[in-house]
Amino acid sequence: MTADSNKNERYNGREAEIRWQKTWAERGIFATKNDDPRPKYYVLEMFPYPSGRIHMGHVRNYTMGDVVARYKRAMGNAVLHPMGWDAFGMPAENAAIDRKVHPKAWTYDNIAAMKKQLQSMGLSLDWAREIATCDPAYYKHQQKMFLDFLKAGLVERKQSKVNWDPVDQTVLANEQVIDGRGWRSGAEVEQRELTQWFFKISDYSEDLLEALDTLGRWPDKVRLMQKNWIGRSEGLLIRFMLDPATTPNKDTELEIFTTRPDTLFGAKFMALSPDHPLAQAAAAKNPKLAAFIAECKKMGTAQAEIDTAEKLGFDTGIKATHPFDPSWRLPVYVANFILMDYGTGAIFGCPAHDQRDLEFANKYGLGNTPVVCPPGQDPKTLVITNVPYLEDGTMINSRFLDGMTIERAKEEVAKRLERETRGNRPVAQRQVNYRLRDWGISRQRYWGCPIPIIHCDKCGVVPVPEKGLPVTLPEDVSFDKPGNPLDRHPTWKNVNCPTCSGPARRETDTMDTFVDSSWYFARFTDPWNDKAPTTPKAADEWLPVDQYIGGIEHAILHLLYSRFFTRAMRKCGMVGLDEPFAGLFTQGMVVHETYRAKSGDWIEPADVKIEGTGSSRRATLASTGEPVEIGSIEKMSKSKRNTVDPDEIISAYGADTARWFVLSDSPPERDVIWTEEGVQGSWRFVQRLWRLVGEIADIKAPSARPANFSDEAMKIRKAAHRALARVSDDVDKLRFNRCVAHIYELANALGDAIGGIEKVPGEGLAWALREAGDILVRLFHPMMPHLAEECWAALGHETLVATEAWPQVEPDLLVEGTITLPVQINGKKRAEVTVGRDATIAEIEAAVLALDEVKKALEGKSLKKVIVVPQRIVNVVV
RNA sequence: GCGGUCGUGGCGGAAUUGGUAGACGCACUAGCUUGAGGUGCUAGCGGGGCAACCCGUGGAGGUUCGAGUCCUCUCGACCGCACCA
Repeated sequence: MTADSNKNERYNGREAEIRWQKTWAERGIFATKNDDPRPKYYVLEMFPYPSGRIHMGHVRNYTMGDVVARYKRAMGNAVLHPMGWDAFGMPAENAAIDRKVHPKAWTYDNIAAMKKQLQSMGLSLDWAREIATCDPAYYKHQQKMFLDFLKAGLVERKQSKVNWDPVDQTVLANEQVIDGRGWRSGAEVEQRELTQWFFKISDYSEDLLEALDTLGRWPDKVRLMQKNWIGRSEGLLIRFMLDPATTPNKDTELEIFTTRPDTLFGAKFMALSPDHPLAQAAAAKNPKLAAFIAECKKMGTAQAEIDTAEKLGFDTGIKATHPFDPSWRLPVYVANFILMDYGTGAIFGCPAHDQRDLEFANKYGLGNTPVVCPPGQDPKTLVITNVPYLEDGTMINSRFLDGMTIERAKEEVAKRLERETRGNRPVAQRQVNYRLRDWGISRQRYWGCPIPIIHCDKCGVVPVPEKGLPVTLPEDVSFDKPGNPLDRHPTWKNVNCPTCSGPARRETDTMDTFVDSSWYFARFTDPWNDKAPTTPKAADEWLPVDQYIGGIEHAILHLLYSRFFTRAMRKCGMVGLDEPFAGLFTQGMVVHETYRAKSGDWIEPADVKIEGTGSSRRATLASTGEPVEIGSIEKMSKSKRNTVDPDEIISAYGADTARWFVLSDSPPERDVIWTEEGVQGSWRFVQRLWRLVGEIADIKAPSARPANFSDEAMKIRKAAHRALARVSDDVDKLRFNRCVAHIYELANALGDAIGGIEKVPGEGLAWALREAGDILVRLFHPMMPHLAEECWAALGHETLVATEAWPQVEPDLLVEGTITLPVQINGKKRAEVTVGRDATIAEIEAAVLALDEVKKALEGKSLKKVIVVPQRIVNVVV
């Protein structure tokens, strides 16, 4: 297509996009080879679950990553920008149940469909490194790692209370239980005792916490969420003596954990978890207590009830002795709010300084003694009724602690009890506790990575030997009954024991799919390797991921697991680093208005016709004219039917329009509102750029750079270089909405300049316009790559803009010869003054004082001072 | 309850990090084109006032020559955690 024909023709996005995608693929320009000597840059977007179709959230996520990838490539980096599929998981099994298709067929069909959609977006991905987690070539390494981790002591099998999802019929990790419900099914989670495989993530609690400080390019919000999730607290383990006459068994002491040893003299009771061994022992002799414990357990199953649950307790009759006073006896209760799996499952209660203890003591008439006095308050007037005092203060009613600060008192108690011994052991010791629990990975599902273990009656738990890997999923399975098809399979689980060759059974649980996504970023560094997950060399070449981009919903789950996994892989010598993601960016969602018919049914945007603007905006059903209610703006979801299909947008407007729109307007970390008007605006800009470049292409420019430029030409050159400097800076900082604004500004400036030319421009001007056109096209290339190729060709270049270097800024063009400074009088802008770039403060002051506005303001008043901020502002104070 | 983020035109948002508030886009208004129906161009677009000017970044104070930006209090919206001793 010649430049001449551009002017009156619309840019046909779809036609051009398909053509350029073909060219890129044929030339293989986005394939990345290992051992590239250039500085590396690894940009990764969270890989999708192959649900069948991409949504606008994917478009936004992958466009952002693609902008970074294309920009870094132009900056001279060897860029790794791969894509894969998080392909195991429940929906494939649900499809198998609902539609009688095999999970594997369903998954691979979806992958094929979504790959086509992603390719239509023009993403600069290295498809040669594509992986799918359900591929045995992938999960065989995962099975090997499981066995390596087992050998390294990072995996254990234990019986434990687990979260059981009664709908999905599987176990869930704590992280997958949200408000007491399964994250996927939404069903209320029950507690069950099962034998499960665990990754010992808690071995790394301290390390995972401390290393958060090193993640300077992560959002503070995510680091804080992880910090809270790990939940470190420092405290004291204290052994209380029990009165033998009152104990149900041979226990002579009770160990508790507390973070407030300073409040020991405010103690009014002890409390045990219903699951505590001492509580169990007491219950064996006391049917009423047994009934109370049973009641507690029933309540524990529905976690949502916990919010409103009353503090309930049962006095066991057991008496404990205060560690600082042998004559001081404390009653031992079983209480419903004490958790067995935190600390020791037992506490001492200080009602005056703990909300829960106070509620409990008030209910059972145990009273309270304040031991911390707020600053400035007379201890005699201090009474605690319904609100405990939790702040800092001075110790009172606490014998040898009186007068101390809380900190000092904690230290004093710790010192004294550490020194004291009973049966060769100190009465107390310092301990750090974490909220973080080990990661249970067993799932009673078919479509997941099989756990490579064999159970033998003689030899017990036996790892599958390396030559037995991968343990692949059988394909002949049925989904006509609930539960795990692997367990029901007639032959699959029957094997011979690798150790004794006797009959044995395979483990039929599969791994949590979060395991699959905990190391895929490492696999991309050497996806062809069939011996190991990756090699230390390839991992060293590419890791860490320089820029990771994805949704905030993975702030804890996926990101914490991946951090753990990287440490575990390092321990086993597979990689040489701890932190997989050096930079993390969490992008906002794509949201849209909702529409509802009179019947209450949600209506899709595509079926709605909107008329009017502002408050007179009305919506009707396009087909019938029936009025439609315009609802709130919400995350695009199938249930509210407020989705917009990327395919339809791409075929109507082209991928570049869609890409441009999701980058414009909203800052990338915030939600972006999808509107039809906004998309049309983007489409108009695509057309405008095409016309503008066509006009520039028509200008005959000299081949050599002219020696001199007119003011008009300089103005254009400055505008281009200023835009270049700003866009570069903003892409670096992922501020895509500002890049968009700067590109609009440059296009506006060039449009005005060309509109102002009456006849044939002079050499300098022509050259400046061609230069600006070349810069403009390269600036918008990362965002709208197809249009950029088309424009680049129209400007007469024979190269691909996708392989062009980023333009160089001429720093001289960023500074003006003269500067116009605002002049304030008493802080209000009253005038402007234009001075030379290098004017001294004295010169500026003199120029300001000569201004009429300043003279007028000074009439009858005296000048107090003049503040000159070079390059910024002048303030005259009178 | 605890922790966090954020409040700027009709809307999405800019503001060189304490220095001309409202860049850029959307919507809107007027005019000119185009011509039949998602086109292009020009101008306007925070509020008040004829004007000089005055007011204006949720609200109230404060620090400063100067505050959208910093501090205190307060109101509102959103997010995360939630019996973790």
